[in-house]
Amino acid sequence: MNEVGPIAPPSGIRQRNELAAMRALYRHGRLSRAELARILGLNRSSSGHIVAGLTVEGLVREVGTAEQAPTSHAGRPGIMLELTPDAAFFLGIEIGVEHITVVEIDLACRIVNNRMEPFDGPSVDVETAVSRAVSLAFDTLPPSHRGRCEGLGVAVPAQMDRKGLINIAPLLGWRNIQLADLARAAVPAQMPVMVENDANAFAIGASYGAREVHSGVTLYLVMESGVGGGIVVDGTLFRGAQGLAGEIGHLRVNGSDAPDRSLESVLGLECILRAYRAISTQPDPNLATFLTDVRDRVPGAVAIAEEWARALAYGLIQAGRIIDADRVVLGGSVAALYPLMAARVLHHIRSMQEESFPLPMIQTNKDETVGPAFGAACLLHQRYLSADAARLAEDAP
Amino acid sequence: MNEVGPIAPPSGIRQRNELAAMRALYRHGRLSRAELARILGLNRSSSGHIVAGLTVEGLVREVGTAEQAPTSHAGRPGIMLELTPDAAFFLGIEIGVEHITVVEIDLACRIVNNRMEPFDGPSVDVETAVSRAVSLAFDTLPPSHRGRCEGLGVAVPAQMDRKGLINIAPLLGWRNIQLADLARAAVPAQMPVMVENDANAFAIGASYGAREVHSGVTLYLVMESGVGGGIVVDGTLFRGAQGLAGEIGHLRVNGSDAPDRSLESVLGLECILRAYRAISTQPDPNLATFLTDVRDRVPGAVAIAEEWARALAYGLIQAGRIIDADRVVLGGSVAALYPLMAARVLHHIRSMQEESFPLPMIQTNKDETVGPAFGAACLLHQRYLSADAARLAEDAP
DNA sequence: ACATTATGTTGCACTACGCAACAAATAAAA
DNA sequence: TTTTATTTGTTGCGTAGTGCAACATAATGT
Repeated sequence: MNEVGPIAPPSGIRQRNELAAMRALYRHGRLSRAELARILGLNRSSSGHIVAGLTVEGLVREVGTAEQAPTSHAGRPGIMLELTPDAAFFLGIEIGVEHITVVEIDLACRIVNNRMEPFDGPSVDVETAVSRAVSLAFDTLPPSHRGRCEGLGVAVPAQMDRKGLINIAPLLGWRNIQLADLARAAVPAQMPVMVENDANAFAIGASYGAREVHSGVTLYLVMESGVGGGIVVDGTLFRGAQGLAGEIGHLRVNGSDAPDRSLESVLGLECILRAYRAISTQPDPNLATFLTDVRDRVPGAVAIAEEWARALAYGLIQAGRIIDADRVVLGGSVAALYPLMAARVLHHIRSMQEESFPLPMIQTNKDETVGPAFGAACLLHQRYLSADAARLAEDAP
Repeated sequence: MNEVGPIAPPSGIRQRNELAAMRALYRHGRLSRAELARILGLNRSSSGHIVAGLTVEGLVREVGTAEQAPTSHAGRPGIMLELTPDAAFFLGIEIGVEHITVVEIDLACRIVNNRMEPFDGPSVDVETAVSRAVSLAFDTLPPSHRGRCEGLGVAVPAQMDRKGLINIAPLLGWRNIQLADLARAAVPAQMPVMVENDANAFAIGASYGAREVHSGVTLYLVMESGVGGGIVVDGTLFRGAQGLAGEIGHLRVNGSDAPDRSLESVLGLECILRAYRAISTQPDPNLATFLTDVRDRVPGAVAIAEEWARALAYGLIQAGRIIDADRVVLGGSVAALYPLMAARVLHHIRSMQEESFPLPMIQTNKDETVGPAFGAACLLHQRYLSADAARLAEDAP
């Protein structure tokens, strides 16, 4: 309700405007002071002051005017500005069932380091899992970046509230755990720590990390062995009460055969491969051979894919009725099946829909680097550039 | 993404702080200057200046210090402030299939006038429907309020984008209509006009109008002949791309009998009454007699109610998987059935849920005055007290 | 009656922004 | 080539809003 909130000290105004300037620079990449002023709705002189402040802080730098040719203006060319990439770094961790993944991004939101390590999630208790993950992350962080690490994000397959209290993490066997506090305690330095559901982290990574601010509702699906989902509204993650918003995989589907299965059990990699192994003549049936078989119209594979397309259509329709998304982005390895089956999925959607409900735009995620760990890091990047972070900074002293 | 945005002129700060003060006064009802300062995070002196400004504008007034006894402070008692109720008025219209309803609220968000008129929606074209509705609204508005009417909201059973462009309104037979512009043209004076889906309007009315700012996700259901739904997140309406978010009534349900029916056709008043009339021995079977029959455990009625409870549980589970609500509020006449069937609904939810997903809190809406028309008016009240309105005011001159 | 506590008000300092003017640098026109 | 037009970045000044500290005010508790 208090969307904006009051603005206390004049210095707070400057801080907010500096953050707004940095957000604009993040989104647009490179801007001159004048362009920045226009985007922010400020006077050129104010823009200049703000940039001056950010420059002495080392957060923004001028970039050689060499490459501003495309702007065919008819006046003095502006000095392009950009975020100084190595002014701040953010760590993202994914604690999965089989792996721990670490990603380090810089202020430009580019990946500068990443690492993956096998991990047997269910057999490890929380404390050691967190300490292993955090120490792996800070081992990956180069010593020269230590002092400029401005946040740590942890993505976990769990439901949790906004304060990082995990209610339950079925795949890891965790229950009622204050993961955020646990992680904070394991971190060597003082820095913001956030915890997020892995599917949500993926969603924010695919959205925020790609610098795209689709104003509307986007449903991100991650289809691996399980099926997760996240919702992004106008560039902001919509968590839901327990971080489970968009978890389309747990939708109930009373399909043709057994009643009351979860959608995940039909859409997931496991289900596809099980059915495919039963009918395949390939020596080593796997997802890749399945995809080629579908492409080659091998009847058994096509039938499996058809079932998959029907289930996906069903899930998208149900989700569409409730969150009214105008865009769907498919990720995960199984997403590669979609381009082959797009026509069938759309056909099923149309035949199941009652009336002229608008179809969401359906895309597949191209950038393979995005994942929950990257998204978790993005969450802290976003927070660093948001006014809430400033609020907390005020509370501290 | 640009959640806050830059703050341009110093005078803009004052405006924002004045709005924040008014929001606080709306939420808390009565506050002293010092309390206001604490809530807003401002200095007492600033609070005093802001209040002074609002007082000369007539938006805020001091209320006799008679009634501040409960605050057992040990110092000088504060002078209580409140929004001047008749400083501004807002009109809300619901264009339904059978009625046109008009509600007028004041700055305190209290209903000061309302009116209802029969209407045969499908037989009337849009232009005349809008002009009839708008003139009914401005007839209801007392002449002395004319100059202080600060907004008009229109609730319609339709899907529309954020700018008031209706894609389709099946029940009224409208298609591709710029309803917001149409309404703006019909309004005698210049004022903000908003259009919203009726279920969404109901939801914001039940949430915002009740001054409750449940921080979390609430799903509002309106169960009449049709079933609509709206989602409110942290006190703000979540529309979705086409204003259809929360439209649980259109969920597909392949129930025990016919496959692929919409949930609405099972949960709605029509379905209940049709089934009830077929088995009832009452002379005039209607919803009231049905409810008493259910209370008296008349087997046929209980069976119908049981089916209803199952369908409701199914819908809530499906919706819960996608928006992850922590609260559900049931409205509309059929909601009266819920208290009788609460245990069964919860039972079904538990039996259909796979694991320990947290159950949302389920309530029935008590305040009978809230409805789409009231909610539409609330939408403009909210807008009047929001920073966006100020933005637009800046754009105008 | 006195101390204590909290409120509302006032004068002063600080700071951020807008405005206008100016120098700089480029493109288009003469 | 020179001139004009256009856009950019900078600087000095005025405006305005907030914070701070001090003070008068009005209650409670001893």
